[in-house]
Amino acid sequence: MARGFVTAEEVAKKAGVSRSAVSRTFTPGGSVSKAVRRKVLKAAQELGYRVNRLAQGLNNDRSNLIGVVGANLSSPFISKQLDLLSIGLLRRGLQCLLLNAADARKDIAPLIELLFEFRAQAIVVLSGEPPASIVDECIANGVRLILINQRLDRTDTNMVLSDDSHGADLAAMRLVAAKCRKVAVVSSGSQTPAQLRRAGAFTQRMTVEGIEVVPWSGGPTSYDSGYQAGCELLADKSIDGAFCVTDLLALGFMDAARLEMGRRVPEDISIVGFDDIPQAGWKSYQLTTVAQSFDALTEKVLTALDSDEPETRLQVVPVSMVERITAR
Amino acid sequence: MARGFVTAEEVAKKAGVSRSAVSRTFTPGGSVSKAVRRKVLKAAQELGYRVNRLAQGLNNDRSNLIGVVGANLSSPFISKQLDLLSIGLLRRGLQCLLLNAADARKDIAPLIELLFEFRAQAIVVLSGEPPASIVDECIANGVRLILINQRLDRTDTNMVLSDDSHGADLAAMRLVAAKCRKVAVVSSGSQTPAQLRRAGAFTQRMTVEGIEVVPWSGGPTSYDSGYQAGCELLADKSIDGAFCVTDLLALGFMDAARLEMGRRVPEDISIVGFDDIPQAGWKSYQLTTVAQSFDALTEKVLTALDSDEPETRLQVVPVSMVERITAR
DNA sequence: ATGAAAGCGCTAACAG
DNA sequence: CTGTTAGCGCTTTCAT
Repeated sequence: MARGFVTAEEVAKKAGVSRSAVSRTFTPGGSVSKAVRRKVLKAAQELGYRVNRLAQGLNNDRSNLIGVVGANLSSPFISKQLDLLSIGLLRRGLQCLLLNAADARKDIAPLIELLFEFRAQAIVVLSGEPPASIVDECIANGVRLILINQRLDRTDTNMVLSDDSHGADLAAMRLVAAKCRKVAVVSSGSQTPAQLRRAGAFTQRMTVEGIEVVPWSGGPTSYDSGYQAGCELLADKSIDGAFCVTDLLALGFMDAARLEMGRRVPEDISIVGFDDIPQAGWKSYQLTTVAQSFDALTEKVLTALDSDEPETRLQVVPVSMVERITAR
Repeated sequence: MARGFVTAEEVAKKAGVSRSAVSRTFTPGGSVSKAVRRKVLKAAQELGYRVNRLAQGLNNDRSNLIGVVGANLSSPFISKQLDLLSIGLLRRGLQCLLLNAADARKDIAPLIELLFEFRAQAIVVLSGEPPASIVDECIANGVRLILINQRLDRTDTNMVLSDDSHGADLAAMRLVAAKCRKVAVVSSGSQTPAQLRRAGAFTQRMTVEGIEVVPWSGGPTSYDSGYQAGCELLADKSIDGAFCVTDLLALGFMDAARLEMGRRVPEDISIVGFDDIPQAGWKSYQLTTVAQSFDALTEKVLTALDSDEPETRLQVVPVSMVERITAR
């Protein structure tokens, strides 16, 4: 072998036992005598033996690999999610095979197919919507698929998502309480389902309340897009409230309002965001926002990994309003 | 088999060819006739066959897996790095096995050992310092080890790091140019080597320039630590400059200065950071900072993956001063 | 408790 | 070009 890893065979020889004795020593619950175990452990130690998980997995058809696909890994929201998820997986003895889709919309299907080839036991999709054919293939191959903040219209997939519409409702009510008359709702140009749900529910509620809403969307989901939205929207002096479907957008919007368009926040305009990313709490912003619970989201994903209850398919995680200072 | 993946054997039977014909069809450069190839492809398609990379790797002793270990994955700096790295790996046909060390200092060794078990071809360490014994084991097993922003005193490992001392020097010179008399240098309590180098080089330079420096360190590398540093340090009215070894610290420090301690930036105090994370460019901050080149860093890591040149072992990536508005 | 032997899914060397 | 054969490193019956 080119690469120099020691095999169980070599350990067996050195320890003067059979190859299966070695295997048993490293298998939890394998029946080996103290004496043999000790010899094996000693030899393994000296040789620097490491079990080959690939071979192990090949044998009992479980790779221990959990595929994670996502895009935009450096955004505060996704990276936080990934952080918690990868820690949680490791804690459960699972490994995280991370595939980064440069473009969420297009690249996701081939990545999932790649994960099949690695025999991932389960696949977690952080962002992007897998096509139906792929979902079918997951089912067919017994690979559990877990979608985050993505609602597909089928009952055979695991989905865990924040309660977007309720969150949007909270945001709406908050702006009503702030006595806004005309509010902007800003989302990015990449209309993800979650963003659509938020904007939709918000608009609907505001309409019921008889408050005029002016929609804006454009660019990627970023600070800059929010900034641009602010610059464009606030040319209209009568807008006195804004719901940004993402904190990142809200932060950009807020800076545009204060620093570019001469508005005071919240005196002249009330701003509410969604997500509660760390930056929303920074002293320069103190954004009032609808918080997703990262911990709860992650927890649900982790449990969805093994639980087989059908009623567990769709998990809606509650959101909550974080009152800071950007809404009157 | 419990899990329902189709094997090459089944495809072969269905296509009426030998099992190796199937293998060859899926091996780039395998010699198969058009006719056979077509039959195989058709059968594979209908059956939903996927090559088993685990078995493939077992055979030719290459897993295609690149281990990536890091901590603090949700910090802007690390997440950006991971984002670029994972994209780059994928583009090169490599997979990214991500292991998140909840605690950078303690957990890193076991994670690398785990990576051995998965026969990772190479290991990239985003944060944390692997113990010498582990490094030795990498060498022994022919696993390439690549350390980011970590300088070990050995010539048999790949290290790619930003030019911290030059960067610190730039920061120092900038504060000299701002005519500062007494400057703070703030770092986190987790004294990483990179932070140590920056603070050290800065202090040394300032000492040469005859400018008083007051060091501060504490807490994790976070916005909050920076904020706390600001609150504590700026009780001293005579401090008129600060070098924060990390942008995150700088942003917190800046907020403390302006919003808590009544200082104007840069009129009363000049602030310089290090890293150039996205938030440093946000309109509310516009932090003057020493930029690491994420792209260059990633590029070097990627090339270190295959290149075998010994002179490529230690790669120092240049940094540059990004002039914004927080230094006079 | 232990060893021998079969097999996981795949590739590669070897004949034909 | 194609099939047969022999492994890759491991786990797991099956005897002993």
